[in-house]
Amino acid sequence: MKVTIKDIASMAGVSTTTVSQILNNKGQRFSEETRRRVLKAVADTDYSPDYFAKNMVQKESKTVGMIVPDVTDLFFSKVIEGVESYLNEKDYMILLCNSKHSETMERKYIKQLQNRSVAGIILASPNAIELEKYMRSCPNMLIDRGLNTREQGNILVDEYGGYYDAVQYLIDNGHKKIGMLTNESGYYEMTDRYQAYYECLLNNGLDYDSSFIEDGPVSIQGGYEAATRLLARENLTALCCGNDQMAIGAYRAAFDKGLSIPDDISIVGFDNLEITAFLNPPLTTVDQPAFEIGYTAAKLLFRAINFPEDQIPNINYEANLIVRASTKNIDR
Amino acid sequence: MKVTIKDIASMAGVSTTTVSQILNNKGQRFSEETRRRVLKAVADTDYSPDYFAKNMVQKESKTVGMIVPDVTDLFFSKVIEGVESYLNEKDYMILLCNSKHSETMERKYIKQLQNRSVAGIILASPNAIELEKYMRSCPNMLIDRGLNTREQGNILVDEYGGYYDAVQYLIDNGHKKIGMLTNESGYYEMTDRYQAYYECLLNNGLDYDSSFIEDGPVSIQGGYEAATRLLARENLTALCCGNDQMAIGAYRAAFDKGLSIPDDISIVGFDNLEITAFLNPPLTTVDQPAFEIGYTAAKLLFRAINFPEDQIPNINYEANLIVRASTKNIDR
DNA sequence: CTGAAAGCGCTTACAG
DNA sequence: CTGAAAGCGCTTACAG
Repeated sequence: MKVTIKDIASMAGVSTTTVSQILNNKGQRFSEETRRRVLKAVADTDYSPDYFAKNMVQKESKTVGMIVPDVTDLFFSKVIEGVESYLNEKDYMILLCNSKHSETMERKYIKQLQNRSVAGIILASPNAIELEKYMRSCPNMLIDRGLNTREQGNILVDEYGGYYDAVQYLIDNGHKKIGMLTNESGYYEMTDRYQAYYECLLNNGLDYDSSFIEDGPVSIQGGYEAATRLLARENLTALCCGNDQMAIGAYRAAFDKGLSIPDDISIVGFDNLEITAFLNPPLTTVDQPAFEIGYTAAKLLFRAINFPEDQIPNINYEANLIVRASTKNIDR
Repeated sequence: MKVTIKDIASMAGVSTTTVSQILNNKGQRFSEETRRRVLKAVADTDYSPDYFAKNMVQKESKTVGMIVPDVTDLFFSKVIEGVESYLNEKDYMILLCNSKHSETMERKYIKQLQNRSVAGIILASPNAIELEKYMRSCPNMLIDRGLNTREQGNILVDEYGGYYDAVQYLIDNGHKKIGMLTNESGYYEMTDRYQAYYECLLNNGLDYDSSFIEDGPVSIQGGYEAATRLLARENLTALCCGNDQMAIGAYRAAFDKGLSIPDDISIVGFDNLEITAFLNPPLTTVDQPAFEIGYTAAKLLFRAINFPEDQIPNINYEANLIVRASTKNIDR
């Protein structure tokens, strides 16, 4: 049988009120003697207050929900690590939901999480959800998407700027036939990156050719397939990948076709996953501070929960081009 | 103000008992009319029973805790995906804990999870925790470790067999100077793999040389550093890595040293992460069904929770050698 | 077919 | 310095 506050009270010969007050460091000062007796009973029985009972009266679940499109995505797992890292310190726990990119599942999860009275929700979503409608009054934080920009509490990464720099870098290095791997279903990060690609070409007086674009799922396999199709069709000197995972797939596609990187083709990614520095050749990519993003989202959410009247700041991160060995100057 | 069962009751002009029974499909049959009125009130207010109140009386949290050494580890994130995938169907949610390989944190999490009355715990741990002591009566499942074998409910992967096959494969292909990257702190999976390496060498009449072994953290960076040290010291024809991540680091170490894979050195990993098929060259490794493991752990835990009297079976998975292009025959 | 009442394990005014 | 009692929002015998 689970030990309850009543057991402790009777063991210590006091009322439950006293036990509760002592355990929560509340109320008036108790005699050293009773405090000692209560603490001893607690220690002897390894008692801790029932979570549900406590919450029913206090309504402080110390739990946040986190919804990601894909737990196995290296970018998101890093974000999760950041969130967990901050929240753990605060004795919060996180209820993890894997939406598999599905908006239907996201809605289901949001509802389920709210049912469970989570203190807040962190949502990383590729979809343009009408949050106002689903989140009700639950404090929430949106990660890594400019889709549903709000008054405050936006965490934004300058993906446009970072990706633009990458494309400009290729152009500066003599590339003119530059392809891109992106995602048809409007995977949220891709929009800015695509824009950057498009505008950078135009600003440099290069033609934009839609046949230089290929769509695919945002994954290694997706990148592999998209790149395979694209490389079979076009003769490119450089390929911009929607993210690092797609770039990893593109590496394989290039090798399969007998192309050497960067001698025959330059490749750039986006995210700067740890692994990219170890690839052969190391990948030129754009750094996005995944851990930081998660950590900050958690921090701001915590603030929104505990200081509801506070204004939550907007956070902007830069995305910096990291030049490695997968790109080369072909000007000669 | 949150809407409660009382509100629904008065809106529908019935008692809370009636509302509760109807919502839970319990009790005697109610008149179509009252059922309709109740359901309408529920729909109108978007009411759902308070999670904490409900749990306090029913004690069915529908929540399991999951503790992993590292969320960003590709193997574990795949396991998490499997767990989530099964449990989601059952309307369970998972409280995710990232222990960072620390036993202290694991203990803290186990305690915290139990405080929250989770229905069960799935623990993937590199440490030999005295579970009996910490898990109390909470149903639990241990993942991917033969460390704390119990009467039942063990999920075991034949790592020894799979790794043995890998080493044998190298030997069959003429390799005699075979190194290994492992983990000093006794990372749990490593023990079996190390044993397999050791015994396979001996069984084939090869000398075991402790200077062919190098330790390091089980990560890309760790593999890189360990391999760098090892390759600087020894002249090997093949290198067995504790897992795929270390192998990825070892690739880089080999390239840095100007070695070509597999011409100058053969490399094998363990796990068969999706990415390994895309590496350059594709990695020869041993397949471990990460998603399956998670899915099965969740399934068995669910069973242990809901049918406590059931005997939970032991599950054994094979680990199969996947030969790709990072290894080569040097017999000629 | 439906309701009044007890109880789950806490915390929190309030009183002394 | 300490306790009796109400209340959080449900569910569940029990009674009718």
